[in-house]
Amino acid sequence: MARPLSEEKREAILSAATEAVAALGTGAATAKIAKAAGVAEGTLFTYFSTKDDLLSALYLAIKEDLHQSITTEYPATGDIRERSRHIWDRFIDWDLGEPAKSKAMRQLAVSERISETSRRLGSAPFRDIEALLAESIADGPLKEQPIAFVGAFMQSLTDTVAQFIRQEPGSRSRYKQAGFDAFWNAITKS
Amino acid sequence: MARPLSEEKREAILSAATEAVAALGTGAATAKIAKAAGVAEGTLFTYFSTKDDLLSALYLAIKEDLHQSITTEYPATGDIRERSRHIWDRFIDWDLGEPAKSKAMRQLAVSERISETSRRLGSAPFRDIEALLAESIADGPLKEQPIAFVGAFMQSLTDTVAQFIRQEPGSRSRYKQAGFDAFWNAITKS
Amino acid sequence: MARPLSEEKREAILSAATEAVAALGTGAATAKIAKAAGVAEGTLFTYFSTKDDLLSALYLAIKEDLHQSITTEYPATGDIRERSRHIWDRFIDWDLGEPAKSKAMRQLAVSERISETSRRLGSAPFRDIEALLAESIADGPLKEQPIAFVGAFMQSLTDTVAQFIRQEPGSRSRYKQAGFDAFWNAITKS
Amino acid sequence: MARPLSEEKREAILSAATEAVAALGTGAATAKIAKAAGVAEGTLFTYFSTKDDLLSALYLAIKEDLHQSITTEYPATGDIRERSRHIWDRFIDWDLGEPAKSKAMRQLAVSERISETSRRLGSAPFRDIEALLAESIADGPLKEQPIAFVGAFMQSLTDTVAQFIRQEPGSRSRYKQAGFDAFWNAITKS
DNA sequence: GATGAATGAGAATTCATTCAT
DNA sequence: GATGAATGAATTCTCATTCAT
Repeated sequence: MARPLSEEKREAILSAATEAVAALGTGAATAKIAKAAGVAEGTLFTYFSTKDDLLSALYLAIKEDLHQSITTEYPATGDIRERSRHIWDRFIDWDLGEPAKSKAMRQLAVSERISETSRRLGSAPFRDIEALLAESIADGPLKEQPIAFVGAFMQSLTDTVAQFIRQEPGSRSRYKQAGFDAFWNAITKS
Repeated sequence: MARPLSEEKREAILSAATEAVAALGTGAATAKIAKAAGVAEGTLFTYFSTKDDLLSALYLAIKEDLHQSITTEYPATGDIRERSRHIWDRFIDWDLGEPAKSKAMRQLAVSERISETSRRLGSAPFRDIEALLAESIADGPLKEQPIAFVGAFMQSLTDTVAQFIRQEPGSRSRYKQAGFDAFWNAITKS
Repeated sequence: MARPLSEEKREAILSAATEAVAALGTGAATAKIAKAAGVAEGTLFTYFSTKDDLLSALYLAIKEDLHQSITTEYPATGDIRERSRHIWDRFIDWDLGEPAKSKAMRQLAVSERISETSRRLGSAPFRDIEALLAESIADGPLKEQPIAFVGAFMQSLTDTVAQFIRQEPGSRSRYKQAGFDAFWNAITKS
Repeated sequence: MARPLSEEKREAILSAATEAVAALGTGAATAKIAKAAGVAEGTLFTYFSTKDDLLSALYLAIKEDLHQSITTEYPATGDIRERSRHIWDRFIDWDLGEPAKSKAMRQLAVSERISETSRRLGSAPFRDIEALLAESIADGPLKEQPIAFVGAFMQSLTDTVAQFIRQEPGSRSRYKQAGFDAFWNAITKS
């Protein structure tokens, strides 16, 4: 191979795609993405053979980024509640700190262009978080449900919290705290 | 008047749009929608002057349908928990009973093509449900939060529950029950 | 016949068409014209069976209006130069006084949609003006040419004069005078 | 560069547009123009980003062609009258020799789609011809008028002459001669 | 590998005309 | 006769993808 694919370009494309999808939905033109990434229209297709490919790769990349962001600096010590709260905060902080990524993710999550396979791949890393939650629900109303259900509960709630904070940034810690208390009640109270 | 606009046609278009948007996202072609509705391509535009107009009208129509479906046969008697449970069930039943509508709504909810005005109009009818929830949170962790926040919590959770039921239809009542217990804990436990 | 065609409506349509063609060219939509005329879209077609029909009728109506405007108050007395100057001024005054009509006429004059027949019909009334000019050219360089040629000379020059006056309204009389002197030289000097 | 824009294609498009606009007016379909030019419908838009762009470019190209055709082989020697006659003849010969271009120009000249900027750009090259005319009018009735006015006089008259020659081709030199004599009278006689 | 011109199948909309009311 | 909804062909422009350079 004369010249290997450049990791830098691949990332520039994914980054441009994030912004474009966040702003325009999955209908964003590949030409626009390529231009924003500083590569030629055709180059995009040597990195991602179709647009669906690009969208799937973007989906996975964002999911990974979210997961990484959540598990980084994960407190090994502390009781379950504290560790859960850490995760809870991280979800919300990522959403607020990465508005383009979270907006793009919301678009991709409902897109018909992401294959079931990609969806499964994308949620795989989150098993560890579910493992944490599994400990907490032992006495709660969700104890008989799959842990993925509990994970989904958490995600949908952090999404909602982030949405309200975005509209009312001054109440960030109040929403985070109240939301977490409610969530913790939800899964632990009997 | 030569021929009045036909309410029937308008509804056929909205109905065809529901299916199309559910299946293909907001990128669904107006020509396809018109054809499915049994009208000429041009006719669609005598009922909705632009595609964005159609999508906004669709958004409102689905929101209204959901609201109506939820509040119909609302039990005047019964304690708050029972009445809340009624609403909870209705949300989920509508989602499962109207898969095209709920899928289309998920697309429209993240679309850049629905104006802020339409969004406000669409959520207005749900104030009555929030009023109900307001009573329940008096002693819970969300008591200091806007009731809209509680309403959003409920909606995101019923969404999640419906999603799991769709994958595992046999466990419908189990998911509904467990989900509601969790939700009720969330907002009422101190 | 139950109800005869209304002359009033016919004229409202022609008037609306004048404005529309002046502003948008012959591509102006019949629906827009009908609306501006205060009649229904379909009504336009009971007065003019096709759009081309309407445009031809408009062409003739404007030509007639111009002709009438020019020959009204025509001075029976006075020498040829004075009478020619009268015509000259009238051409220019009409152009400036009826900007929509003159603009529409310029569009129609180059349109492929006006039949040769209509063109002939439209220029027929101007034979009387040519008759006047015929007297003046006896000693000039155009004496061997068809009088229609001289008439065309005059029209193209008054058009040009009006155009410059429109850009520089303060110099109206200067342009009219200088233009006429040049025109008179053109056809009379040997 | 992958493949440079082809000057050949650009010109094929402009040439096809000339024919189409001459025959059908500015309403000529871009698809038809592209086909006649031997390129794909989309290709037209890589050369001219909108139809208005194409029409403006066409306007400028034709104006330039006319100017070039007029000034080529311009006689450096000879008195003013002879040199003016050269220009006069060239105007008419171009009009007759390039029927599509001149017809298209007549359409574009009255089109609402050509910006004021393009019009200014298009007439700029003709300043040199006006300079020539400036010398001739010193003793004539137009001596106090802007030279652009004299230039416009000349153009409107050559237009008219060409129109008559087109209907009566056998009298070409007669019309040219008589027309020029009249024009020369117009601007030089006192 | 990188580039961007070329492609043609759609896409949303417009519009002259028809015809049921 | 008047109305305006209905029609579908035609229009301009977009876009994912290919491929010559």
